[in-house]
Amino acid sequence: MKPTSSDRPDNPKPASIYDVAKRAGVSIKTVSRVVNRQSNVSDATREKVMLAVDALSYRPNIFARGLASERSFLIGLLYDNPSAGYIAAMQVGVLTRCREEGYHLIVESLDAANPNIGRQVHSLVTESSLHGVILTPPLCDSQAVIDALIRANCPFVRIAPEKPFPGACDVRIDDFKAAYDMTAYLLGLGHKRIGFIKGHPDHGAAQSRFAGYRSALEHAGVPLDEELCVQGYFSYQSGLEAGEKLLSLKDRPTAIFAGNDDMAAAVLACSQRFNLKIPQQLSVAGFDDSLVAQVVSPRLTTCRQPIREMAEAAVSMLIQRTAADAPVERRLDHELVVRESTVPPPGANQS
Amino acid sequence: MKPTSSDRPDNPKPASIYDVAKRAGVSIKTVSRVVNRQSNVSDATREKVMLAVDALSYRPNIFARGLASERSFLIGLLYDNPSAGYIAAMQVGVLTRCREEGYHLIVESLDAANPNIGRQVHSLVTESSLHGVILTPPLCDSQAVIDALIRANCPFVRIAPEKPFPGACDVRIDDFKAAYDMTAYLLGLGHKRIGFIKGHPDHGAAQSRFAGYRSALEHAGVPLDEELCVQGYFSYQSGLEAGEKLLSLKDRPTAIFAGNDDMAAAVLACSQRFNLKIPQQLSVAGFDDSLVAQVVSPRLTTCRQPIREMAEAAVSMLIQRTAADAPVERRLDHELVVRESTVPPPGANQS
DNA sequence: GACTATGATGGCAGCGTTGTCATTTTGTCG
DNA sequence: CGACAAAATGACAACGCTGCCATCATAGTC
Repeated sequence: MKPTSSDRPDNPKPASIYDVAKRAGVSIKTVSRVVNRQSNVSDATREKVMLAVDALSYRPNIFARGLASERSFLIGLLYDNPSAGYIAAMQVGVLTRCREEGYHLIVESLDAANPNIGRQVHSLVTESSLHGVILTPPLCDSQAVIDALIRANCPFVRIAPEKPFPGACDVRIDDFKAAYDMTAYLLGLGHKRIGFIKGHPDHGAAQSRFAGYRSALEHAGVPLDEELCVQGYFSYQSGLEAGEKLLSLKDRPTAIFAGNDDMAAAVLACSQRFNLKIPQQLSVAGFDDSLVAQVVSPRLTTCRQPIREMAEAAVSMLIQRTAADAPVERRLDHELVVRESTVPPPGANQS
Repeated sequence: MKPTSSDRPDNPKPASIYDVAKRAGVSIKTVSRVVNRQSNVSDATREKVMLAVDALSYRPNIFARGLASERSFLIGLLYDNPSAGYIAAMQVGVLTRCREEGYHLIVESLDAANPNIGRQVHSLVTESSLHGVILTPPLCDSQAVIDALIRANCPFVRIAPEKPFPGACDVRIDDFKAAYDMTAYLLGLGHKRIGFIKGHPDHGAAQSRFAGYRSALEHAGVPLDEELCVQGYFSYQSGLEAGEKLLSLKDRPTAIFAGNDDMAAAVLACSQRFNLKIPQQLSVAGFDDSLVAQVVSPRLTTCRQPIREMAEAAVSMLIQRTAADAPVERRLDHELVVRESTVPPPGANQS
């Protein structure tokens, strides 16, 4: 005879499946079936069990579950100090879906530069047999992390990865379309000479954004001026240099669209040396809607990724996970955030 | 005979304690002892086992451990949308200590206003038999949460709670001393008429800060002017009203110390209507070093809580947990963050 | 040298659940 | 109403680890 919690009414120990089975007058197996929403249980029995579950506030023990089955109900969120707001938003999205699905979240902060990162990830995954993990930038582009995950046979979803990875599941925005939209917005304001600062050439997102920019110009019938497209590397420093180059042109652009907010902020700083008033004499747009976009003066027009929604999508992909190895890419809608840094060009007739 | 992973070399399943025992030529019990750093193992045996552990990259399974012992190696972090930076910093601190101690972190975001919050917390704690949980503001002041934790017999540590709770373990800064230091700093700059905007009267921290302010004045031999102490409620709106009141005085203060950053930011906004230049004509100080303190112009002199350190201390308290019910209060050192919003009063001789 | 304390090690049950398979009950049809 | 399929339910062995207790070796004591 199994001892049950009810043997000691004052026991703080939570109710076990035995308690529920006893109270409902069925076997523990049947309770298990009801709790896991499996078929082959009569409505009457289900009802009885549910009642007992509620009465005892029974929750299946996560450890026993994880040990007995392949399903751990645990999702891992791995991150390396991105901006606080980014990870916070991400986490909220992840937690939302986890709660809905009865999963729990284990978070781990890693240092992408740590040579031991592979071992760390492998340890984490094997010892808690995670159902799957979510990789945020810049971890989603760490070869060591991905290798460790594959070695441990652990499914993962990458959020907004920069580089493609064969067979990976990714969640991202459509960088091409986003850059297209931003460029179209600037064109709509009346700008014809729009400078573009490219991102790091190794990053897929940078390529897509540049392609979107070019496509928008083309559709608008504005010829592409190679002179207006300068290379950057996503860093503030590179933005400074790129801005310098663009603003030194004798036929200066009336707007500059930078591949990310850091570089756009650099253009702002740079324009001071050229005695240009922003946005009256030069419109500036960024990308990402990072913190800097809101702190800088004037605040930057930029493009925001729907971080929460992306996180939720990632969890859903992990949980549904139909064909184990099917690579998937989910593209969510971005959002153009118009702030004070962009206005029609000097001398334009505002419609 | 127990099957081991090595029966199938290509099996992605991680090494189990059986594999290690077999390889080291000892019993699983001995492996367990070594892994858990227990005594009564000879150095030679320990060495052998360690070697096997390393060779197989063995990590004890978290579920089996949790099921077999009372120790879950799981810490819970509960929060309700505080500022993103706050929770991010907190989490980094918690994770740091968890990693050092071999614990994992489960995070859960709750809605303090949800009437079901008690059940939610109880579920979480019972189903994963957490070693302990960390409560951040404003959850640390939720009676329902605390009740659920006590009912589940789960130890908890509160971070920077506003209200005292008998028998609770708390980590906080010394609000009294912090406010004292800030006031002393302002006095040191030469200010004599220092306005104070109190925090919400229900919050213990608000009381302590006010007391610190008064004590500093007293020690400096500056008489307390009741007129200069106005009530606020920690909100931006209340700061606006309080600022209005203070700046309307015929003998206007030369500095205003607000009970938190939000109210200090409100004073900044308010001072524009009075055509006061900050900091030349009015010094303003806040408290918390929240994001707003760094974003506002001029940036606020304020007082920072060492959030990471507080989080680390909380984890340590949870893990060490000697006498189960011993209430403890850890007070960590704050840090005065001097920025552009405070200077000597008009006409003062700067030393 | 017999006896005891102490350290080192192993055997085995049991933690609360799920998977597998056997068993019982119910429903259907000729 | 008997035969048979399908649905409902239960018995029992895992899962990987730790707690408890037994066992064995070694050293120390008189």
